[in-house]
Amino acid sequence: MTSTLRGTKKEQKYNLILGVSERLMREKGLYSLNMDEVSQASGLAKGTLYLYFKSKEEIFATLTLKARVLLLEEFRRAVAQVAEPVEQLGAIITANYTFLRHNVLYYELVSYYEIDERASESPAMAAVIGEIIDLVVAVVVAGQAKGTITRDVEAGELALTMWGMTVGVMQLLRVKFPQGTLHGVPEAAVLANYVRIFQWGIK
Amino acid sequence: MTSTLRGTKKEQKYNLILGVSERLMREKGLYSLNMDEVSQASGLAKGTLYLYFKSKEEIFATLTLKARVLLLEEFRRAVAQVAEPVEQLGAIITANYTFLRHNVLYYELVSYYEIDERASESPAMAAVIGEIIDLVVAVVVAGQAKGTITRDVEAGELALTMWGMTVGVMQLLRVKFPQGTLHGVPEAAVLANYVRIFQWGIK
Amino acid sequence: MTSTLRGTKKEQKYNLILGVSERLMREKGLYSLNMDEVSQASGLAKGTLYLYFKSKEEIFATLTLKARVLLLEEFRRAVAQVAEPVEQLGAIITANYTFLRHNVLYYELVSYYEIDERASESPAMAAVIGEIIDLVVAVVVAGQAKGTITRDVEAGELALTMWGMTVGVMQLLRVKFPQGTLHGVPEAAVLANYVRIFQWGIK
Amino acid sequence: MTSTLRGTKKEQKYNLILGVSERLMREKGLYSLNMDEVSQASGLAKGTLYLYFKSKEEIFATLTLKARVLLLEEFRRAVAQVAEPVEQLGAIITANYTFLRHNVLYYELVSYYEIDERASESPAMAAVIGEIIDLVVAVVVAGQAKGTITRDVEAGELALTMWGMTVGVMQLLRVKFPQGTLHGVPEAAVLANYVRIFQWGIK
DNA sequence: TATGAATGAGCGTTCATTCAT
DNA sequence: AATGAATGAACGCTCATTCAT
Repeated sequence: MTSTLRGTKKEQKYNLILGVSERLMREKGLYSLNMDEVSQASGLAKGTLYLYFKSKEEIFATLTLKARVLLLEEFRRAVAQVAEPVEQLGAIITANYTFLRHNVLYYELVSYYEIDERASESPAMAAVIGEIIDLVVAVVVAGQAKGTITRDVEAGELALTMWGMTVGVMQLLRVKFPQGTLHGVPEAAVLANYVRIFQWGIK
Repeated sequence: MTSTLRGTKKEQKYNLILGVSERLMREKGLYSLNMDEVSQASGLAKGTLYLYFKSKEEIFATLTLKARVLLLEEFRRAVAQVAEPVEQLGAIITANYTFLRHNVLYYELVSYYEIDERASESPAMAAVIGEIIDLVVAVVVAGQAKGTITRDVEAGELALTMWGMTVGVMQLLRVKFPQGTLHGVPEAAVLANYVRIFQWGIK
Repeated sequence: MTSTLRGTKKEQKYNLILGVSERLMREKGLYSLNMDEVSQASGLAKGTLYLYFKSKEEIFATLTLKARVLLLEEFRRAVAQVAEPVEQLGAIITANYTFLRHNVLYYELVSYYEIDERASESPAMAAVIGEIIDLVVAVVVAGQAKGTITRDVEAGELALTMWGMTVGVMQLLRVKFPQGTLHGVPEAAVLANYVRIFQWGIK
Repeated sequence: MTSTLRGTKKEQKYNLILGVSERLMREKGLYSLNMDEVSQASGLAKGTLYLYFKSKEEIFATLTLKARVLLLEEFRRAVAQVAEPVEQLGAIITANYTFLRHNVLYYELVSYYEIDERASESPAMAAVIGEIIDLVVAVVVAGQAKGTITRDVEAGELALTMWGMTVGVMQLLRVKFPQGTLHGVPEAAVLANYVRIFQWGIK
């Protein structure tokens, strides 16, 4: 949403399209979003959609950017809530999980761009991931300074590795624990295990 | 492949379809496989394909099963090569990485079913994952018996968690490190970090 | 039309599509042909059209090839009807005109590929023009041998030049003489002038 | 451009639209001109374009008129440069060719209206062709008076025929000689042949 | 005079699956 | 068992023109 849109009718329509797209994705799945339905559900002509988004892909990207920003905010909040770096990283993971469970669609969108090598990210989208990595790096550096996180691992590499591990675990929970358990294992146990292993592993 | 197929002409055709599909996927990407090309490249009529696979999805599933079986075998081999349970788990992760880099398509197929909750797995496919989990569980149990792996974590839960983490890291390497580095970080560093964190984390 | 089609049901449908396309082009103009109408008018599903022609362009090309072949045949017939080379060239021009007036659509198609540098010709299409040029070259060579056509001009170049001149005059007649006259000048006069100038010019 | 526009701001915008359209056509081809781009490139609102031109077609027509006027001027200049009527006609053909090679777009526009019977010409556009014809007629009449051009052909008919022939040859050169040669025949040869045949033919 | 948001019919093409033979 | 012709809904996107402001 560019600044020229703010507070205008244009902004309302821009948000309408985004909102309708989100709802349709939630109802019928990420991949079955189609412009005809967005047009119909929003009451806007098909051509009008293209005045606000230059392609269907751009709707995806915009929503994903929004999701990533929300996720970053959650991470910032999580970091602010505890003092100890190792705990902060744990809080980030927990925040990630909470986000996943409260915003399934948003997390699917985040995942989508982590998974599909064909989907190219915009600079803005990459920037948010950059900020997330920076946030984690700062926490890790602080922990290393305090001596509670091992200095054997370079902070940037650790942040990247953590991102991969975390996305993987979240995905497992999302896809394989649709009702919250798998083979009798509750998802909370998997999450707790992951946090524990990670926190011990970086000491 | 059912037992009635073994050694017959039917089996040959079944394998032909699979082989051709694999080749086409490799050449043009997972998602652009289409039945027309399979028909043409195999020399079989389009209708014939449906005598052997009831849908395109079933070809995907069959190939994925094959990929999972190969992955399981690699894991078995990895476990056999070292004695210490903690090292065995590290070997499994490394084997996973090697498999990814040597069998891009197979790993994409494995990932595909880890990602898309719509793609329902057959019992056979689930069984292989079960065997993988069982293998890891056995290693973990052995480690816990020897005291080299913490008893704080239940073995089954740990195996599942490890699966999630590992798939996540592999995905990161596959999607974001197309040329082997990201922001100057070599993928080997990420892999090594992951192994290190994991091994320390489960002590 | 490939030989595998001959006499089969496939051939009938192939010709049906061609026939319907021709009719629609005649009724609504060359440029407004669209696949929806072809589908509807032929009673075939849209997908079926693409079993016979891989694109709309291919329908154009096929019809144009047919038109060119017919034109070539007319030229052959024209050449056969008179003995003297200079007269034969005149007969070709006249045949061209008759063809234009009897097969407006076909001539439009021929023109289409003479005009639009974007429309790429198939080898088959180019071959027919090659044969037309060859035919004219043979006549010119014969005339030069007999001394009734000047030897100042190379036969191949003359054939090409004649093609350009003739197409231009036909176009003028087609586009600017819709009712057969322009500013009181009857098209027959223009045609006769052209023939006269051309025949005198090559002496 | 009506007289009420002259020297006003209106005139400036009118010319701006024309200039931008021309540039875009040159850059992206005649047929891909679209009003969105004209609006954007000119800095004028889309609706504004329609205050100056009642349709896209009118922009085409106006530019074509301009092209025809330029062509007429070239013809006048060509006629002025030599004295002998037969040479003057040759000079017109050569000027036509030079114009084609120096003003590809303008010549494409001229051709466009010679080709498409749907594109209806305005009186003004027809008038310029009329002047061109008149110019040629005057030359022919002069030649007939001097006895260097045959009196067998009526001057008006000859002018019209010449127009058709010339446009045809130019088209051939434009479309089929993109690099200046075809099958080893240089375009200069075709042009020279044409001039020669025409000049001999009218004697 | 000028704006620019909105329209919506229109288009060529794809492809998994079916079913009569 | 094998064929392969046929289906037809689905899709993302374009663009000249209009009209309320």
